[in-house]
Amino acid sequence: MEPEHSDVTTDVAEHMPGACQAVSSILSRVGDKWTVLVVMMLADGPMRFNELKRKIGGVSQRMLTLTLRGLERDGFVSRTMFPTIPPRVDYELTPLGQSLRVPIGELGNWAFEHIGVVVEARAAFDARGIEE
Amino acid sequence: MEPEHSDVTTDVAEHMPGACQAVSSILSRVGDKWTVLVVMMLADGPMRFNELKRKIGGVSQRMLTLTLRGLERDGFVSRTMFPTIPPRVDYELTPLGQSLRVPIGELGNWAFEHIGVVVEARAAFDARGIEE
DNA sequence: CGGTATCCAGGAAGATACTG
DNA sequence: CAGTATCTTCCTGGATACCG
Repeated sequence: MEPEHSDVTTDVAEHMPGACQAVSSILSRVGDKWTVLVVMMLADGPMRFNELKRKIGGVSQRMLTLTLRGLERDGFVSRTMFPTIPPRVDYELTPLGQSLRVPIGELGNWAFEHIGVVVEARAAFDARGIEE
Repeated sequence: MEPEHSDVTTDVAEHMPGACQAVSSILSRVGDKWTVLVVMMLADGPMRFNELKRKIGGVSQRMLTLTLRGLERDGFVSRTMFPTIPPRVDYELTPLGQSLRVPIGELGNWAFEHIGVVVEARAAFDARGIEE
């Protein structure tokens, strides 16, 4: 921990005009339904489309395509086509995608560690709502 | 790489049956449009509804209410009513909310540091799409 | 196999108006 | 001031069917 970036707090809270939107656009990509799952799946190496689809489970072809396109557009994932028959397409994390794994991994771990408390809080909140 | 994976990677990637959904629900809360902004705003201490609304800017009354309700439900934010006239309501981060600031701060910083590369990647991707 | 195209349902989100 | 209620629009995401 360098004293370089003082605290987590203020670095982002500062209202830079345009940057805020860009940061927000990255955040909402992470928050979407399948992105994190896909990134985690690709952590161990390249994977083919249907392989990815099977491993994730519950994702539609359309959504997986859209998710991968989004990740590719942002430079997190690279797409390699092999013009064989049948065709084969590999998806792989770029170095940028790899580096993204760190913060979302931390967030994932935080979520995992605090699920219990959150679920309890939700139940308590909902219970309060009923008897009023 | 130890065989003992203390690494960020696999901890979450493991498919625990129910936990995955709960983690995902937390992730999508973080990814929504206003949550992170609100949490960052409340970092420095309690704030009133309209104060929050002004500082954020561009958020509708309705969306701010919904966001705060969501955060309150999950136990990230506490809501304190003062039955004065005019009424006054303070929102404040709970200890749980405070602890959430760490991982989302890291994610925010990551995003902030990599905006440039991502924006470039998007432009390159979009440019590729035009001339084909 | 690895997509794209199309259609449709449901939720997210903004604008506006009203209330304690 | 701090909301709720309502209406409308937009976007997300699933199902299905078809193409190279």
